[in-house]
Amino acid sequence: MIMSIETDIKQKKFRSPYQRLALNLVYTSNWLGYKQLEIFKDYDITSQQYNVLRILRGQKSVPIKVSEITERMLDKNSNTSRLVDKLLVKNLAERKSCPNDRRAVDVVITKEGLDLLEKLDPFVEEWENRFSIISPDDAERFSALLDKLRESDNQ
Amino acid sequence: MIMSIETDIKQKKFRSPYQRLALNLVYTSNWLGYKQLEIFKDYDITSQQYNVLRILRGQKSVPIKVSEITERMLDKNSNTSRLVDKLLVKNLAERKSCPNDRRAVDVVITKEGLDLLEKLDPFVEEWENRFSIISPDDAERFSALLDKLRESDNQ
DNA sequence: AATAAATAGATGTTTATACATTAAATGTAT
DNA sequence: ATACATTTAATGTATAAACATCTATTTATT
Repeated sequence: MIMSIETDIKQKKFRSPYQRLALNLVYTSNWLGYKQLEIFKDYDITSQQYNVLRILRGQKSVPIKVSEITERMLDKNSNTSRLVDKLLVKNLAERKSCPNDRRAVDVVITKEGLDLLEKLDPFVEEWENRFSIISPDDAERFSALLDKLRESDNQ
Repeated sequence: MIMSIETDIKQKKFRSPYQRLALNLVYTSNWLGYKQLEIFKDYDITSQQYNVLRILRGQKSVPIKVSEITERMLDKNSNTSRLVDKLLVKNLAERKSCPNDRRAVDVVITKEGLDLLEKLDPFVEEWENRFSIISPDDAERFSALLDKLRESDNQ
């Protein structure tokens, strides 16, 4: 059964291919988000918390400041301070005072954090592999288009 | 200045073009969402409330049930009942009792609701026109890819 | 050095979201 | 017709998001 955005939001006509794409992008992104949530909720974390954990793991135990985490987040408006709080309570991350700048706070992932990510890896990979219905070239092209879309901001 | 997802989330390498695309899609969608929010907050509505209003306008004064609104929403998990509540308080929509099914509630957009949408139209169009940096054909292809992405659910 | 400005992060507060439950009306089965 | 299940919408509740404000520290200015 072929399900297009038309049937999904029960809209027969779109003003232009651009409107169709815009709505499809928002709709699909919401859909992807809920798919991700389904994965995470069994492990009692949110997508945002997961994003922080991934950034921390990428550091390979090199401490990273809260502000730097924010810079790497997919959602730039998220309150990283509170997200780290949540991870702290669950023993998934640790705060360390920053010697050279006492305003800053260094964050590191814990063993438990790494273990959780490892458990989640196969599911997230599966989530990501949805995209492999596209050819690698199309994926690159697609990605470049998204980059271009955001460019309209810095002219 | 060229800004790619790499610089935006300060990640140099991606596991595959698919991971790059997946993160880019989430990131860009968040970004688009905030751009939309900027438009709406001056008029004291949310993106979700706007979505409901658009659906109501599409009905051209033909009443529509709350459950049907939900089916047409871009975010399927939204609590339409509460969204309609908000619109009601602001006099942007009206509730009407449904004669043939007394469980259901019919909703219609008001004059004020239509006026608000008209004021927002140029801004939303501008938001949508970001996508016209792509060719119409690419937009169609892109949209078809998104449809295909969600297909993996119903096999 | 003293004052002002900027930065980092935490916190307060209001609103929205996620998820479950409830209540009423309708549909279905025996 | 009665009992049970389903649908429709509203509500309860805990958590998270959006946005502003505050405090401590560092940097810049005069």
